[in-house]
Amino acid sequence: MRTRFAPSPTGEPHVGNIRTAVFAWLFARNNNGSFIIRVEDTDQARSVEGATDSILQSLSWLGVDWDEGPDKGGEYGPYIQSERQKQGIYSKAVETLIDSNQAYYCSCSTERLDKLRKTQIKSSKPPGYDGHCRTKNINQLPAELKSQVVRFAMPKSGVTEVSDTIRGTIKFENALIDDFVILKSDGFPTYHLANVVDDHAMKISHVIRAEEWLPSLPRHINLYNALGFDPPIFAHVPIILAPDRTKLSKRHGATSIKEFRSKGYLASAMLNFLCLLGWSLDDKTEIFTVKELIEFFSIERVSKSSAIFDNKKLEWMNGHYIREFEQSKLIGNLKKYWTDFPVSTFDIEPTTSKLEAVVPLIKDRIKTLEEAAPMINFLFSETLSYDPEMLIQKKMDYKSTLYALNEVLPVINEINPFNANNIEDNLRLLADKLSIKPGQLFGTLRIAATGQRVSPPLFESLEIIGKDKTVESISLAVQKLNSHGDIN
RNA sequence: GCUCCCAUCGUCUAGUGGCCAAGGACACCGCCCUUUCAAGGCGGAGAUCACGGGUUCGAAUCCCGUUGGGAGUACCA
Repeated sequence: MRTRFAPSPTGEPHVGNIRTAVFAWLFARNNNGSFIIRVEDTDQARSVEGATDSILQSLSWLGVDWDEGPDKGGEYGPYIQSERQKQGIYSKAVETLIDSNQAYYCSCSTERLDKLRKTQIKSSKPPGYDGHCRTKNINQLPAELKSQVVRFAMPKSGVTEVSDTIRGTIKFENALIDDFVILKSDGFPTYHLANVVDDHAMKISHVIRAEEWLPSLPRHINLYNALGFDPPIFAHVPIILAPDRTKLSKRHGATSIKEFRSKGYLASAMLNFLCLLGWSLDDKTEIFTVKELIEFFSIERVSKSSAIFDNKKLEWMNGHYIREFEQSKLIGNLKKYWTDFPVSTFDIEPTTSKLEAVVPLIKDRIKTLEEAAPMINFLFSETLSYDPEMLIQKKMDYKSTLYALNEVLPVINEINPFNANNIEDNLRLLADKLSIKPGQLFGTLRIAATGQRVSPPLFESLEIIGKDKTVESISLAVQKLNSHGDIN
């Protein structure tokens, strides 16, 4: 059992493509088969430098591994079509087809083709090549017009019947399919030819690809037949839609794996979420480890209909994974994330010991790795910047706030040991003494110590900040408030 | 236009003729917990299973049609 992922290196891999790759990979792993990566770069103009690396990186990041591919070779290499083209793999197939009258040279100009298409559309006929060169003897053509492109001679009648693992039997009327190009004038094969030749050469047993290929399936089947190959088993998985119900694309915001990674999504959550888009095990399970995905995945349980990419659910799932993470693993992930995507506001290196103290306070509060830094900025930034006005809580004023702050200072100084419990006890006592609500006092202190309205739990945070630094920032708050008061 | 695919709460889905006056999850709303924000707990609202015909004792599940959506229609993949 051998499956493949055949991306074309045209840019950052898109979640839809990756999801298809993941399905093919899971299917192979579930069946103890091989997963192969083949780069389809037969469109010279659209090939982008470095795109193959991005695709491979995104896959590895997710935990997808492959047995044969452009970077590691294999028995059926090379795994890049432009290299296979140089070896004459495709032209050999073309020759076979021409020799058996199942393909022919076509010298029609783009102008003629355009004109043809226009008149067909105008007379509401399906656009397609009219077979103009099909019956021409190539030797009668002027030399300079020879060998422009090669077209496949589709059977003119009959029905091509194929069975798709997900969709069942599908029938196509041959007469409705035109003689498509298999070899371009630059000598490169088109996708149609290349994928058939290579899937056969690489002994791919199951072709798992996106639904958008379904309409060209009869072309491929006829190509297999013409070449005398046994076609593989096909499974066309549904495509992923954006919230506007059209094919997910760049204009819908983040769509590449790399973008999600930069936004602080976890590989495990991403993989889990992607699998649930179009596949399910039962009526309740939705959190899966990689091992479980491999164990439980089956192509028959892939749904037929396309799914909308729900960012909210991804967020929830990512948060779930963060909450379930082992402490050390979360810290490791955060550090790696900050190395890959540095935090500009950090000017103190987050040490493991500091992180071990603070991570338990934030793990229930973040949905992505990206959200961690702003939340604990007060620990790793030299200066807190906030509007002094924020120190003044509801039903408090400048004077009472200043008074409270000044009263806090000696209390804090007295707390020994300086731990969360002691801090809480003493501060509650103080609030009582000052006849203000605990929440009012805590709110002011929260701003003074963290510079944020929303922060991890106050007392635990103060403990981590330490007595000295706490006193320092409260004094600073007093100063800020004083100068602020002067202005008013 | 033509060809093909698809159709269950807003979203992802369970469901393969009786266990479904349709179950779970996200999102949403309320309550509890509470130093902020989360997390968590409890509860709620939300789907005449796109519509119309059949078949059947019985249909979300099978058949036909309609409508809607999507994809394809290139010397792109």
